[in-house]
Amino acid sequence: MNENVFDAAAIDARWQAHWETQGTFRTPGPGERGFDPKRPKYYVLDMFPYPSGSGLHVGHAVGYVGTDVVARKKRMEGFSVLHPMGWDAFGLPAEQYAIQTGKHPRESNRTNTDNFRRQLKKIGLSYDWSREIDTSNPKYFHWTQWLFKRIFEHGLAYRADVPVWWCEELKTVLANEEVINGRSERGNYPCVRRPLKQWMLGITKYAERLLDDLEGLDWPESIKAQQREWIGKSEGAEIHFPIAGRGGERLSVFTTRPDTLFGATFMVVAPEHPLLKTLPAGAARDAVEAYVRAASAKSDLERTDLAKEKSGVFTGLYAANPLDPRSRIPVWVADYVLWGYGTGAFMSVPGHDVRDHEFAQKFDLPIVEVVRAPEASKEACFTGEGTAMNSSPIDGLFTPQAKQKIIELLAAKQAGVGRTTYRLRDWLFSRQRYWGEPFPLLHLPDGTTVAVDDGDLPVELPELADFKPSADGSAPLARAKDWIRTTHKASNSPALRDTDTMPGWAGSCWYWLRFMDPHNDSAPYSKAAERYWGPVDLYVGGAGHAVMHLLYARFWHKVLFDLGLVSTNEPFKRLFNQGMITAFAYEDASGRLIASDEVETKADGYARRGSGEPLKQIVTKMAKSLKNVVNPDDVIAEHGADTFRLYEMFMGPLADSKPWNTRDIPGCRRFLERVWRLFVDEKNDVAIR
RNA sequence: GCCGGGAUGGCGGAAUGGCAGACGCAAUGGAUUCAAAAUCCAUCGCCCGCAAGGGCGUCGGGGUUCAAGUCCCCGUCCCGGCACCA
Repeated sequence: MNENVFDAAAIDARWQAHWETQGTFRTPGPGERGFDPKRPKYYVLDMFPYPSGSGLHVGHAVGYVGTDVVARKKRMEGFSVLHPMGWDAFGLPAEQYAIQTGKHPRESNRTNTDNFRRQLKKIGLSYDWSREIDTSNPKYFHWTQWLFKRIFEHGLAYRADVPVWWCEELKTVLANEEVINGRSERGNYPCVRRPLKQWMLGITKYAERLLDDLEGLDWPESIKAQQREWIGKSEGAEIHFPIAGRGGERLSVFTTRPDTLFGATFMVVAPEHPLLKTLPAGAARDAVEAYVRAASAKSDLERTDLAKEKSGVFTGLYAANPLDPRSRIPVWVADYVLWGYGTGAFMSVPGHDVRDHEFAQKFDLPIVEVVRAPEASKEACFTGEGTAMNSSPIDGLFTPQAKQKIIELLAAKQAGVGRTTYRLRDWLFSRQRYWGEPFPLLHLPDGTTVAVDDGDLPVELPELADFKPSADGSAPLARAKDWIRTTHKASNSPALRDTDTMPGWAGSCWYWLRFMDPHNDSAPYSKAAERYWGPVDLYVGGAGHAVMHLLYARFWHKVLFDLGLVSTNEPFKRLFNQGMITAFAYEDASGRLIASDEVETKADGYARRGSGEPLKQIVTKMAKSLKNVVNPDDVIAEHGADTFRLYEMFMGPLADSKPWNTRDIPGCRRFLERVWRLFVDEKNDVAIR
């Protein structure tokens, strides 16, 4: 037995034990022994994981290894490096897993976090484990509730009876961001709109700042673009059209092109528009009612199918251009108008809007040209900027000036005003589920709602025999009768606790702050720690969080900034998205996917084991069903942590998606062995040359 | 349709405007071995050539520059996001 050979397992064991006993990666912060305020700081953070039951896979690890390389380099350069890890343990994924396994979420969470921690330590990542946090631990959510209280007291949390997304399968309401094409982001279950009284957070008040402050961030352009898109700012005007024969009643629309007012040859309202409930009896009303019924039966997906032919019916009503009172503009209803954006109604300008043009052609409505294109344009419908025409008060003006002038003319007649709209909606913040932070709120007999005293935080979850969601959609916490009934000390009044819980996102809205001072019992974190460590210098995670987590986190951070609780107005200076680790998969001639254990490699390609049927190699997400999921434990057991880490970094640019190729790993191992032999003579018993 | 990002050997990929193809995989030749595996060494963009050497090469077409994979313009294709948002 030659002791000088490269023995990965021995190297891992020796160094990992050394780091543990020496506390090598412990990083003192302000107020702690060994803290040196003169050293520059560097905060490098991973998006902390949901500790799922299936454990850590190589795709998590690629980002963690990347940040670890940066953390180690910065330490060597003399920085005081904050590099922590923890668990985003509340929320639907953790709860769904607990339900599947029949275990209490707290238990399965403990099992899962133990497993994740063990796996991360095996990789030899240089985290300061003394800072580990768990969002489902009362010591942590104490401060999530405390921060929510500040937001509540600041007037940004309110309860409203609004149409919200309800997911029958998950038995809870979901935020707009969590519903994609009418299906839940988690689990892909169908969702329906339902009016329900829910807690909302006033994120729309921050829309402008969330948009503007993207400018100064060192973030991938694609993420900034997605946030801009989601906020969806459009500038234009709200215009009020008097409705013929209705006294002073007016139909309000939003438009980004007030300059095309004189080209509006018809108006369209959404099927949900209240105007439709006031139609006089007659053929038009019958037709409208039939149309509205048909529209409400359609799913959101059917309604927004772009390829679909436009449909609509005339309401029998006429409106007038407020700047041309003699005009008669027919009002239609059509399901291409979205209720919930702008005013749910708009003026149609078929000369300069392709959708309106299509509608006008189908229903033979007049098309008037009111913008002259700067150059001869062959387009049937010119949508760009040009010179106003056929619009007497603004003829000859170029689009921006024409918009300005129209808004002035409308304002003078109190018939319109410049307005900015956003697609961003307020954030639906309550869930009818068990595994989340209870709201620290009390409902008093007089109908008011007050916050639990700071001294009574945290409000812990009641122990329930059955934590599963209720079949009728009521919150599981409503079943904890003893827990609900309590007393509001300040008013010495009986009170009922709120029975909703916060969404899974709540814990991740401030966790980077808790890492700065994770054991503080008197505050979420000390001001000194926040001033020294903030903001996060480098934040690394998947692009899947482009909108939700990153938008919510920025929102909370800005609120905390306004409340004087943080010293920076953005939490993450630099953001980096690691690419997805994919895997090879195999498909037969019919395109059917074949699990990798049924595939054998031939000289000229791949074939199905047994039948010899030729197969094509393709790249897919790792999937249990395809048997191509790679567990870091296996790679480390065979080659050691260094080979594993080297391969993760070696596969290609961290930002790219790339397939895991087990065949390439020995190459990294050999490379390390060659490096080893530069210093260690394996043949002779000489340790260092 | 709009927005964002790409395209370099057989493959994954490397290259502050300064020797294109680092490093790894695969392949080929050799060493070692009774033999094989493993390991080690060498070769490895394409074309002509026994060789020395020469020519051509970073999606296609133009341009800037002493010098372009890299910068600018036009185009093709691929990936990601959004999408009837008035």
